[in-house]
Amino acid sequence: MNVNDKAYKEKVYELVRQIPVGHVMTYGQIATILGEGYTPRTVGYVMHAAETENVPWQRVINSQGKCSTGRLTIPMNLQQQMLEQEGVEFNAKGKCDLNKFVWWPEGSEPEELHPSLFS
DNA sequence: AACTTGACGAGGG
DNA sequence: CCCCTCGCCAAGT
Repeated sequence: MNVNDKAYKEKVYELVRQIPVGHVMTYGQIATILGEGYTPRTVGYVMHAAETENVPWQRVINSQGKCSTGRLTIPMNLQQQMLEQEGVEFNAKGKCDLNKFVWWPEGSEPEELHPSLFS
C-alpha cells in the first residue's frame, strides 16, 4: 500500500468528503484515524491532488488551526475565504478555534486521539 | 545514490 | 506567540 495506489488516496478523499459544511479536520487527525500506513505528510501529499477529485479540500488545515496554502498554486487566502463563507471563523492571525470547528467521525474519540491540542 | 523540499506535527526555548 | 529542531515519508533534482 503506497501513496500512489488509487485505494490509498480514496480512503483519504472519502473521509474528507464526510466533513460537514462549516467544519474542518487536520492532516494529523486524518492520518491517525486512517491508521496503518498513513502519516500527516502522506495525507498532505495526497491532498495536493484533491482539487480534481470532487473533494472539499478547503476543510483540511494544519494542527495549528491555520491554512497551509501559502506557497501553492492556490491563490493566497483562498482557502480561508472559502471556509469563512461556510461559517468557520478565523482571528486576525489567520487561526481558527479547533475546539469549535474540528469535526470527528462517528466512533472516534477526540480526547484520546488528540490529547491537549486545543488550547 | 545523496540531498533538498514539502497542503505535517510535537516539543522546547 | 514566534522560531527552531527533529521525526516523518515521498518526490524531485
